[in-house]
Amino acid sequence: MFRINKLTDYAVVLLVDMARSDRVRAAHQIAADTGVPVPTVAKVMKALVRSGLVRSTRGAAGGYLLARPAERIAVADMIQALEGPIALTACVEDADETCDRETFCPMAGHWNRVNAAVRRALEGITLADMAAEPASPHWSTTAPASRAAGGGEAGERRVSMASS
Amino acid sequence: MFRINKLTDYAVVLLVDMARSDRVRAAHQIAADTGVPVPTVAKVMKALVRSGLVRSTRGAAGGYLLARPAERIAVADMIQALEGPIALTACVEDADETCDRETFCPMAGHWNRVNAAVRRALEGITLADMAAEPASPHWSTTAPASRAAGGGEAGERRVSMASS
DNA sequence: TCCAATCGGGACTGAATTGGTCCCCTATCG
DNA sequence: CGATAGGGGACCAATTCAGTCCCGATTGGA
Ligand code: SF4
Ligand code: SF4
Repeated sequence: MFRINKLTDYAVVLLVDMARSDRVRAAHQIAADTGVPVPTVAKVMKALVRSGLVRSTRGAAGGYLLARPAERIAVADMIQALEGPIALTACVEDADETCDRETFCPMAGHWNRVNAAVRRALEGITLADMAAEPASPHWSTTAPASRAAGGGEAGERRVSMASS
Repeated sequence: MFRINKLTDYAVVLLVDMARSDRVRAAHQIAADTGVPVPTVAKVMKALVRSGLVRSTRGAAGGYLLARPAERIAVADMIQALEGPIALTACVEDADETCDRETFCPMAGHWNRVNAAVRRALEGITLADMAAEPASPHWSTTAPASRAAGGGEAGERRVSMASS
């Protein structure tokens, strides 16, 4: 059903929680704070640390903290942290697998384009956006009629240009 | 790894093949023509017919044919045909499941936004685009640096505005 | 100097999903 | 009427996923 992994989902939940209160907190604390079971939090955090989205401190009084401001963490980053490179199919450029059909498949590299479009969409939304308090209950799913409106909206875009 | 179903992949392959030669062809013929195993083709076609992307003719000399011009079939349609509504998470508006955490989840409806962005990207590419002969090998996957470039590109857009 | 608190890496298992195959019924053409 | 197609759905093997657990490494503080 074109679903992201549940673990990835949790990752985002945790990240959002971290973005809202940037204090160093231990895994079990974050767990208690979000309702996500402890072992799962631990597992997710490991992945997040490994991919550099979260900074960890070991030893007593240790814990986790976002590695960079929420505005600079895109949804794409979170997904990639948990699921590896975004690759809709095996024949897409940066997939680490290959399809045996790849040589004579009638659609050559056309998936790359789709893949790129999706990734771009995912790069346009940041953790900051996800962590924002409701406010405008505006993002209905049912096409906002803006489709093909020629407008400048590009798969969402926002503060993300807070360059380094 | 944020992968679409293999069956969905096949669906697109078959659709592309159909788009290129719009003759009524039987499943086994399409199979032979694309290299996809017959039973799989059959299965995929059923789904495509059920969701109205493909028209079928039964009886001898029967077969399949695109239900509408390739320009009016978006990648999103193909995915939805095989995998049901596009719903990145269970809490997204048009998911047919629900997450028990949904009530007190810190991120309320924020996934809707991501979901919408992805869907929009997927709606902006049509079967015609996928079926096009190579020509411009231009859609590299490695981020086009355009991120936050304020440009007008919106997850691809094209002929798709051929309204209903 | 130790102890207790934390993270890090990875193995392991049960459950769920997916991919692929098959069978039988219905429809249509010649 | 018979051969050729599709339609619906059951079915099973294989893979993937989610969730848990364990043990070693690190560090602050008693
Ligand atoms: S090469 Fe063809 S069959 Fe293989 S993953 Fe790409 S599109 Fe799918
Ligand atoms: S409600 Fe929260 S936990 Fe449930 S699917 Fe949505 S984001 Fe994930």
